[in-house]
Amino acid sequence: MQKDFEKKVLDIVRQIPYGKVTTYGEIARVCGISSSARMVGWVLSRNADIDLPFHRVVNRFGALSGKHHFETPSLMKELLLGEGITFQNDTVELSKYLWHPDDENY
DNA sequence: TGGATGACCTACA
DNA sequence: CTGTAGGCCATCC
Repeated sequence: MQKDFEKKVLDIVRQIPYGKVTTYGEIARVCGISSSARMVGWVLSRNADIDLPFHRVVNRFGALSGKHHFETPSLMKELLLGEGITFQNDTVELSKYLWHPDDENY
C-alpha cells in the first residue's frame, strides 16, 4: 500500500541527477510532510528492495546516516565517490552537490 | 491488540 | 548553546 507521500518520495529519489545528492528535509518539504522527515527514511527503508539511488539521500549535514542500512555500508560511499562526489571525512560537501527537487510539480 | 520503533527535522525553553 | 518535545504513520514483536 503506497501512501501519497510514499510515492512522492520514491519519485523524487528517482529524479535525483547523477552526481548530486539531496536531503531528507528537502524531500519531506517537497512532499508536503515538512514536519515529518522521519517518514522519508522510513519509506526508503521499506522500499530498500527497489532499484533507486538511495545513496544520494543524506541527512541535513550531508552525513551518510543510512549507510548501515545498506547491504554493504561502504557501498554507499563508494557509489557517491564513483559519481564524482567528494567527502570531508564521512560527510558530503552539500554546498557543491546538494540538489533541490522540482517542487513545482508538488 | 497496542506499544515501541525508525535512514529526521524544526521549534522552543 | 544544550536539552526536550512534537510531528508523522506503517511495521514489528
